[in-house]
Parts: sequence; structure tokens; C-alpha cells
Amino acid sequence: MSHAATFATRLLQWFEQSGRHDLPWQHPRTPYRVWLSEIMLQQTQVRVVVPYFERFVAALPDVRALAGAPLDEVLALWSGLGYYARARHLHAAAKQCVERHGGELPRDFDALLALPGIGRSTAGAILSQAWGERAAILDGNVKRVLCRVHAVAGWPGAPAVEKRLWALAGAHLDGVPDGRMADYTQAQMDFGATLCARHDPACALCPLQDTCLALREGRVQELPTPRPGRPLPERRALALLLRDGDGRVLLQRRPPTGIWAALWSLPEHPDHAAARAWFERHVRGDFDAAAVLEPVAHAFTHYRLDLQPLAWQGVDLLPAVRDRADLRWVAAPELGTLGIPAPVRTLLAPRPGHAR
DNA sequence: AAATCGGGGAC
DNA sequence: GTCCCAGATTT
Repeated sequence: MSHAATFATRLLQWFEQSGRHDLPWQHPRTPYRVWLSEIMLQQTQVRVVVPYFERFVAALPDVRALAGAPLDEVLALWSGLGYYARARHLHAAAKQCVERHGGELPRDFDALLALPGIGRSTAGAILSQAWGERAAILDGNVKRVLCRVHAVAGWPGAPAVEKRLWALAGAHLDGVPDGRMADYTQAQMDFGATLCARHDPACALCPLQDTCLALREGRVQELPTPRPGRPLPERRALALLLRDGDGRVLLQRRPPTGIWAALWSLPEHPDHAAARAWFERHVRGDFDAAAVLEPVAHAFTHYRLDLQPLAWQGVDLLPAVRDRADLRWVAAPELGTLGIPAPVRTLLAPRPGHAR
């Protein structure tokens, strides 16, 4: 048996001194906390996640608490974090854990993969970090590191490139010493997030200097290959900000699919004709008395949204629609108990923006 | 294979 | 302004 330094042992040695050892989900490192952190960290930076994680585990400290909570509470705890399907899937997965796995997360790759919101990489991250199982991950950090170390060209999100990266990630598992899988997984992510960063990686301090092909070939700056650019379409919509005599705001639950699914938001319509038609069927008041507020620009990954708020005060719902489950008057203190899109929450904040 | 799904950090 | 982040799911 050779004792030559491997990809894994080099990263592990670097990890001892330079890794992150004080992240909140590491103390204590339970399966539930690892799972929750991995879901929150999908496409979301560590710095953003930390306060959400702390608040979430304080309110819902284990699988059974999560499974027993109303979806609105889960969405409220997720409000502002984005990609709300993660919260809905997390909630559904917790219920499945109670029904099928005795209220615990299953210690099995296929069983984890079968839970909503857990894909191949997240399953590997949970198995390795929660139980020390020998499983690979392939997140943005690992993709970047592997693309450089092995000089893999092509956008890492392309299926063919991703397949090659999974093979490389799997091959490196053989070099992980027994009992070190949790640290190895953490080491890869810390290494990619801090030393082998997207901009200006610290190659002079890198433990992989003598094996990194990108460094040898002078291609560190160009790898990994950026995602192909696409034009962003722009969509416009009207947001109806209705307040009753008590200053409560009318919120509407969004449909179960699409953007901001199942969140509470302002009634939204593509144009004035649609807005007026909805208003006249639902509201006792004068549509033309609306105040025109400052537009809100919001950028998604795949399009831009320009929201034009129209505001009324002292209106009421028509009797025929007062008992609709998807419409409710909400007082300011209740806003924190509901999942509300970030730009809408901003719009409803104490400084509501001035009419123009 | 491509599109969908948020919000913000860092440049 | 840009790109992308501890990706998964749907089409």
C-alpha cells in the first residue's frame, strides 16, 4: 500500500489549519441539521444562510417538529431565502420521514434520493457528513476545483461535462482515509469557497500546486468555462396594494406552481384591464382612486420583473368573496408569520414608498 | 438537453 | 451592469 499524498489527503491536511470549523450546523452535527443546512445552501452562499439556519432550527429543532408544522410557518421561516420549492420539498420530506423512517432521516443513498429536494450531491453530502459514509458530492465548489485540477473544459452545468466530473469525484473517494469522510466533504467545500475561489485563487498557497493541470498550463483564470450567456426577457405586472379601514393589507396566496408558488403576495395582474376586472369583482371601492406608487424592479435568474404598485386605502372585499381561502387581510405584526416574496416584503415595510 | 425556480454577494 | 452560489425538478 502506497503512502503517496492523494487529492484527498492533501485537502485534509490543508483543512486542519485553513478549513471552516465553526459553522452553526457543525455544532452539533446531527443528520437533521446537516440535511437542513445542505438544502438551504443549495445555490445560496454560506453568509446568507447562517441567520436563516439559526432561526429555523430554533423554531423547528428536529424532523418531527418540522413534519408537524404548518406549511405557512415553514415558508415564513424561508421567506427571503428564495427557491421556495426547497422549503415545500423539505416539509414534504419530513412528513415522509415520519411515515416511513421512524421520524429520522434514512441512512441510505437510495432512500435519501427518493425524498423530495434531495438529489445526488445533497444525498452524498448528508451521508458523508452525518454518518461518515463514503459518498461523493458535486457542488459548485467541487466542480470548480475539479475543472482546474484536471483541466476540464466546457461549462460544468452541461450534462456531458457533469458526467465527467462525477467520475472524477468518485475516483478521488479511493484516496480518503477511513473515518475521514465527513472532514473530506467539508474540506472540499471550504477549499473551493476560500482558496480555489472563482476570482483570484490563492495558487501560491495551494496544496495541489504540483498536480493542478490548470496551473501547469496557465489556464486557472479561464477554468471553469463560464455558462453561455442568454438575454433576459422583461415582464411587467401590476401589484394591487389594498388596505382596509384598519390599515390591514390584502394578501393573496399564489398558485401551487410557478414563481413564488404558495407564497402570500399582492394580487397581481398583467395589465390595467385585468386589474380593473378583478378589482370590480372583488373590491368595494373606486378603481380609479388608486395611488400610483414607485415601481419595483426585481431580477430573477431567467427574467426581470417590473412591478407597478397601485394602492388604495379604506376599501373592503365584496361579500361574495369574503370567505375565499386564498384571500386574507393581514395586519403588520402578522407579516412575519407568512411566506412573502422579498420585493413584496420590502414594499410593505414601514417605509412604503411615496406616491409620484 | 433545456428551462424553471430567488435572492443576494462580489466584482 | 455581470456571474454565480454546498442544485433539484420538470419539460
